[in-house]
Amino acid sequence: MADYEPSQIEPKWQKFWQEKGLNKAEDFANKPKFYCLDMFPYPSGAGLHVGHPKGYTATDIISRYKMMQGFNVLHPMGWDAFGLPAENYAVKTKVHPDKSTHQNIEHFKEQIKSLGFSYDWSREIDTSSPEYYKWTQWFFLFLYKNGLAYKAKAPVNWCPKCQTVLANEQAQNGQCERCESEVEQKNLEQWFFKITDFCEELLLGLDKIDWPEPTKIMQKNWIGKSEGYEIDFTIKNQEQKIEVFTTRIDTIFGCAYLVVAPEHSAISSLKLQISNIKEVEEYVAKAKKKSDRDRQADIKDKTGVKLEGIMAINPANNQEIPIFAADYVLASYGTGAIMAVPAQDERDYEFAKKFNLPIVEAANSWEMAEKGIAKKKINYKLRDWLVSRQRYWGAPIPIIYCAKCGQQPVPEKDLPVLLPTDVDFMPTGESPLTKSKEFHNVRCPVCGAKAMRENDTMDTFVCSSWYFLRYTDPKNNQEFAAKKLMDYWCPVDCYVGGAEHTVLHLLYARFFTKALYKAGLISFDEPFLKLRHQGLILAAGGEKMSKSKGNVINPDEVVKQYGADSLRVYEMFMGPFDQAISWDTQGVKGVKKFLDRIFRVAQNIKSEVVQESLKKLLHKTIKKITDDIEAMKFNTAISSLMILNNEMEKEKEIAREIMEKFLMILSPFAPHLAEELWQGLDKKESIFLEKWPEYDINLINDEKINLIIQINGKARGSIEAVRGIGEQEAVGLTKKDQKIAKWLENKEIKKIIFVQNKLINFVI
RNA sequence: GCCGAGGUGGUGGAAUGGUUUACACGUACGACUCAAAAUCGUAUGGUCGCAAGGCCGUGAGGGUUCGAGUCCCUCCCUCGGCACCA
Repeated sequence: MADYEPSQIEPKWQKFWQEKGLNKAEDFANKPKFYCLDMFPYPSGAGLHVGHPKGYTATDIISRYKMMQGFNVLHPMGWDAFGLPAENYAVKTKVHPDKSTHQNIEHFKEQIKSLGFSYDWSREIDTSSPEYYKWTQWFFLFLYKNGLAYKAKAPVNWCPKCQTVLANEQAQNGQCERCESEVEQKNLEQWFFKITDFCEELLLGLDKIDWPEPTKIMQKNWIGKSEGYEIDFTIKNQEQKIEVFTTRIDTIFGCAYLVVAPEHSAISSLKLQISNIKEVEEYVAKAKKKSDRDRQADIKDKTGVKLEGIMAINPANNQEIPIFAADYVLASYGTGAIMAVPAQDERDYEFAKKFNLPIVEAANSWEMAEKGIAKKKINYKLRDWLVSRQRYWGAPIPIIYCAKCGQQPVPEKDLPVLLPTDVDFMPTGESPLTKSKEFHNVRCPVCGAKAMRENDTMDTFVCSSWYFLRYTDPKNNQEFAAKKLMDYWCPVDCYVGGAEHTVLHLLYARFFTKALYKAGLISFDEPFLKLRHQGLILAAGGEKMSKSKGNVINPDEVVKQYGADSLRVYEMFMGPFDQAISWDTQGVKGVKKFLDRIFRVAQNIKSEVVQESLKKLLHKTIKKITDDIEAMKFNTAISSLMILNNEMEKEKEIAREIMEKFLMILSPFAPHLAEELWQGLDKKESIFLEKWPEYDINLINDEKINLIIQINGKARGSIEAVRGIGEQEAVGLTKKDQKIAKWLENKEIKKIIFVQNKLINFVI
């Protein structure tokens, strides 16, 4: 038999599986369903990165394993195809994003297919196709009609380089998520989705899903629930009041002054009463000009200005206290005003020190709350999701503006609102759609007068907030997906993807699901029951792979040199799945060597001899692999396959029944090699149609055990004994052992600890 | 600053409170070869010792326990996230 040549065998079996329709998910099949999903990729021009196959291999192992266990598996793949890079590329090269995106998709698909993943390609989706974004637009209308999409003028994050607004989640640290430019604040009229309506549901749902705990905590923190009180402070000799929010109403006796945000309405409404209004307005103007980043730059150095001429009255003790405007108080949170308690709050303390304000120590008292001065209030940090983008390559927002009838949704029958092609992509701060003539050739759906379309497109995260639903019914042109099919396949049983989407995609998709559930369109309220993150694959030195550093590993090269199975097994063997680990090409070589050895061992099959010891090890390995796949501990699963193979190598002949089962448990990891060797055993059908082997519990417990002997808790040796040996017997055996006996000589045994089948410890 | 994860050989890592270092990489030596590659075999935590064997070893220091990488406390370091949210 020839040597193991991955390049010879891999395409052959990929074709075979494809032709047999092995990966097709069957709607309503009479089997339990299992929906196993990857976060679909953005088809970038750079092609597949070695990080992509890490997650994809994990879901492939699980999918193939579940298939063999008799599940009806849905394992789809598609493209998160809208987005800025394609548009930026178009600006640079004049290649239309539609063209470059589809070239990229073809390239990605070819690369993914070369790795032998069991995707059901008949369900492939592309978010940039009108058949798909028609329904993205439908979702916009759905939210709009349910009062969950609204247009409002608000301070928003503006990226000067991308020339578009960004959601809060995309402007963390005051930087654009895409290009890392410093974002600016602009007051603009934009479309928002009312995710804040679901704060409570989004928090509560976390308790019933199997997600990594840190991911849940991050979502929790991002939603940022805090329970407190709102209290009115009256202004001396004025009608007007200033309402503050506090979580520590008990400290109200220590309140030394009030602080309002520079944007607070009291500043203009009390304009006439503020004697230093000029100075105040100067401060406000300066603060407004500052970017968020500048405001945060020196947290310790608080700035502010006193509002002279007015005093507030502390309702707890009727004390008159001064009022300040300072930018350490945020207009966007709570009431935009706080009661400052320098004795208790670090920020108030710093401000008080700088402005020489009294630091009043006061006994804390919760009584105030009951006195009715304050009313209970819950605040959240979560802001509504800003979805407008002043860019071209996205789904147009389906809204029409009529001079007479105002803002009108596009009627559902007129969807999709197609992206026009007669545009200049050069970003100018306005949506490129503004410049299209054909796009604006529209009439008001209400009165029929000439009207204008909305020029902005939607954030691409809108497209990815519902894609997992579309896979259940990808060709439907009547609705985004049939309820029956969504309810059959969903929720997703196992979802794998990077941790970087914790407060973006993963939060948005949960929001969509909850909105649909509330409207009765689906029967589940969490989209992803079980979620796991793959750890990054770093470059050899432990730093991130990047084009500029020239340390990027191209998966095509690895497949070419070592084969897809080697790449797959290596990426699973590197270490714990969720951990970031450096790439090591030596490790790939080692895995290839392992597969070579399997290939050679498989040549020694003889059907008669069944070595009992090998059979026992096989059954232990079946148990280990089964448990490890369930727990996604792929690295230890592979090591146990190596151990078994090492043992098989020592035998001249391997029983056919042992080899067959070995190939079955190998098959999810190295599907091509397993299928090749399986077919070498004169099989007609694919190995993946076999039933996943079960282990014999009687074979996994050895009759002989190794009893560890300890003296004072220190291991001093071991003896072989029969399973279930009693303490008396074990002590007897131990004392006969020369090596141990010398430790016990002339010593008084104070105590014996005996752990059955494990150890015996003499305390002397 | 706050939240989270982690610190085990030369390297990636393994380890229900029970022989620390499975499995793999690397290295050394040996076999095969004219030679190299590939392959196979042996060794491989540190230290003392000719050896038998001893002692020390999971970031540091304490504690609980017959026994701690694992549990508890204090601290140090690395990585990820958030960051004036009252």
